[in-house]
Amino acid sequence: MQLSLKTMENCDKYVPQQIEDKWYEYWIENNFFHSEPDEREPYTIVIPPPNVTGMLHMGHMLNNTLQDVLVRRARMSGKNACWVPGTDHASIATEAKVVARLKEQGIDKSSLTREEFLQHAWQWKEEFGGVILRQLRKLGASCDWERTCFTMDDERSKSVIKVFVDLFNKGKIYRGVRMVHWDPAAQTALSDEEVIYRESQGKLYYLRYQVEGEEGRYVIVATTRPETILGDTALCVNPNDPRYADLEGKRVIVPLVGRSVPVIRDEYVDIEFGTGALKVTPAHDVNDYMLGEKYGLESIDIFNPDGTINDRVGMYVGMDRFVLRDQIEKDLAEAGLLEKTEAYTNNVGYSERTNVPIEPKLSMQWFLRMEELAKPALEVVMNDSIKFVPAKFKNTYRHWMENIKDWCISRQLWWGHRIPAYFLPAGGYVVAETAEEALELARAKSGNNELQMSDLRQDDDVLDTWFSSWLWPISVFGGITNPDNEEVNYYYPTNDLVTGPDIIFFWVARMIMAGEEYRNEVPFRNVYFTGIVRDKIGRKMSKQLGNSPDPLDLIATYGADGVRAAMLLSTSAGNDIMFDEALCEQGRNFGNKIWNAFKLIEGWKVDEALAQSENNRLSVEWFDALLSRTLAEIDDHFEAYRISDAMMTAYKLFWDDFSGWYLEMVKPAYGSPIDSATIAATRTFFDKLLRTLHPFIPFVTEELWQRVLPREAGESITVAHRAVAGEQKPELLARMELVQEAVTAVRNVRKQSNTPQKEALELKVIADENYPAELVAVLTKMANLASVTVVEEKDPTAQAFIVKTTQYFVPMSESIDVEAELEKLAAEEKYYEGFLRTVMGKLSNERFVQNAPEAVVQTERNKKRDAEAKLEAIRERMAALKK
RNA sequence: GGGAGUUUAGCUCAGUUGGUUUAGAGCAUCUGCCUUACAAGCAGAGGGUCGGCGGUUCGACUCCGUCAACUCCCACCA
Repeated sequence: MQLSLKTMENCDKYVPQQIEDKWYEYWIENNFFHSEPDEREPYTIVIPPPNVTGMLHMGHMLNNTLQDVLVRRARMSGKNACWVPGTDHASIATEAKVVARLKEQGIDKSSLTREEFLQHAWQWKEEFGGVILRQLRKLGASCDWERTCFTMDDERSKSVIKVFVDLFNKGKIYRGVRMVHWDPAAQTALSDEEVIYRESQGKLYYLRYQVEGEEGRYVIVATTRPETILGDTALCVNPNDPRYADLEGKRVIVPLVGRSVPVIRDEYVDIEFGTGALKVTPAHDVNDYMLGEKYGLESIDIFNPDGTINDRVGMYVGMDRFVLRDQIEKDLAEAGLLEKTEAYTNNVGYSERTNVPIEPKLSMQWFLRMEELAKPALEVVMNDSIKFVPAKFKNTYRHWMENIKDWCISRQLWWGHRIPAYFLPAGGYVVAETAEEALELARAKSGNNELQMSDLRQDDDVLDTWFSSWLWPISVFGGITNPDNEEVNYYYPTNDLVTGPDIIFFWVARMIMAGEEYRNEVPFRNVYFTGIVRDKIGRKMSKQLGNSPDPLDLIATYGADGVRAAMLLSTSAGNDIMFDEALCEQGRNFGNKIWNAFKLIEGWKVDEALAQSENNRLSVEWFDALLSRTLAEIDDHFEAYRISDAMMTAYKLFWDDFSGWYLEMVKPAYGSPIDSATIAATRTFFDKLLRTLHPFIPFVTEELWQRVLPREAGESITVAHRAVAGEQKPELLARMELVQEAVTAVRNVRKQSNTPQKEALELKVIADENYPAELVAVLTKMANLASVTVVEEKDPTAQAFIVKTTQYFVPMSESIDVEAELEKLAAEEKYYEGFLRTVMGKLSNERFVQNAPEAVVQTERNKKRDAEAKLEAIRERMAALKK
């Protein structure tokens, strides 16, 4: 077969991989995603910065697809759209990775100086940092890459330090010894939010504490952590517990350790639990710490930072805490000091980052006072100055904000923003943005002008990663270091934030606090919470389970458009999404559908001299109205952040209404040309549809948009204006629905009678007000009819159907199956009888007619009228058949 | 232990202040089609006592109560 070049081009298949990279490059070359302040209304999103060393996973895909949809739509709405990308230094996670890599190379972190370690870390960052941002380009993310930020770059670091100093000077930051969550793997303190509690199987150990001076008398104590007896400094019972009433003022001997400790009495102890006696280890349990404070008990810290035993007690030195637990069990048993053990399930806190059990530990840390910061931040969410989508997260937010605790902001790590506190040789410290300023302050404070820089020692700790993230919406525009600059004044507050509910406290709440504190203004107007991406049987996607597909593989297989469509089709705000690879296939198929529809109209020959047929004129008028109505629906969906619904509405508009109906309506017979008015209208529709779909599936829409109408060089759908709704013509739309029903009914007749699609049929109709006579040209074409005849009499020998109240007849050469037909009609009759009964039930109820709004009553009357007419038609038909 | 949420077709979900909903969509299923845009498709069809029970109402998928199952968040009694 000979194919012209043109035809070959048109016959090509939809291969997303062949077009996607090309257009992304085009967009970048033309700088379409770059934004500068101008007179247009700004639309701003800051990306939730992914970990700098992270790899793209399905959660990112969902999150960033949503952001891209919002940004692209805003851009096409004529706004100055700015999506700021960037990465987070993720101090614990990154440091852990660097330590692990060094270990592989045989280097121990402790053998390095801080500077040497940081060199390795930065090298790692240069090597792997930004991989994730490159991956985002594959997805089609329309970020303003020129604005890429890093939470530890110069500007962001300055912002963090400035804010720390400022809060310190305002008295909101303090330093103190507190019980904190200690991560023995990362060897750092954690904030409350970084601890995840999980049920775990353990044992309850019953230990025997001998009462001092009373040979043979023991108090039994139940504990889950027998190894902490090394740090026991008291035994506590409830003063109302008669069993231990005589222990007042006595002392007991800690088993194995042999230490004599006092018996104290406090109502904190639950009489019901265990034996009603509690061992008190102030250094290693939050509640024991409280008791220790209250009764002035000694606090014996028995652990090294890595969770091994130190030499404080002189026993089991260097042994790991879990190894020790087993060892102690054995030793206790041998010494006859273990009464019994029983299986016990309790909640153990794990480090979010390193996944090891955390250790409560007493240590010196920096804290930020939260109460004052929380007040305005709570207010703006409760009064909807910031809208949460879905709103149910307002509850969660309020609960946390009303019970907020001070934020432990120091971390015993090297990778991060080093706390700008400088210790003086003679004790005390100063806080300043630079070492020079610190020296000045130190001289003033100490009254010693001879003090040198080398005399000062900067705090070794760095700040919690979130202490930089909370400034993100401000700091990316330089709004901390230079609060009155043009950029921040223009872009801030940002519009939408898209993030997961898991970081509502870590990040969202704190950004709101920072916004109020440093801009006196919310950081964003709307927060769209995504769900967790799960696999199709509901398991959370994770590396360990291996149930998480590699997003880049998916993109390679289905195209970015296909994967984006899959994410969008399955998501509603706040709900977890059940991801099934089949959805990518559906997304890819959609691209294919659009591609082929384009191929169809490209193949049409145009005859300029041909007048527009009545059928085509009506079809164009109808689709124009339908497009308007659907665009309005899509607008509503976006308004309410129902992105998935917006996508599905556009999907059906293209697939069903445009391809299934409109194109079939105007499609010329094989070999025949189309008139110029209709092809022009069709191309215009296509253009509008592409613009509507572009935010969801940017690549294929750009490819075809460039081809559907003549374009100038440098034009792009990314910066085209989106299609807006025009006149809707509800009357016309309703009438066409009658045609569509009739067409479907004729097709059904064909199917049941095995009549080939090609064979034109005759149609008779008893015309009433529900017969769309003015659209008969469309009906004729779509149902492939030879003729449509208006008749007065029923045709009992024909296949018949009823649309609303209009009776249609299709005379068939073969006789119809009367029995089957009657059965079908009887079923229909039954349905409408039931329907009518409920309607009549309402209408014959006086209280309904009196109380219900007039419009509702009228609706019921209409339903009654239509149902009666329908029933009459059905019964007439049945009677005719029975003759 | 406290709080929030979910429960509608085989699956994933809509259903907006109770009234054109004896309930809709997509996917899946079944049947018939390789009809020259698309089999990554076309045409048609089937499928739900809206978790159970009770109540309010002229009227309940929608409001209230209760029970059940599941999910999440917070607290962290050794």
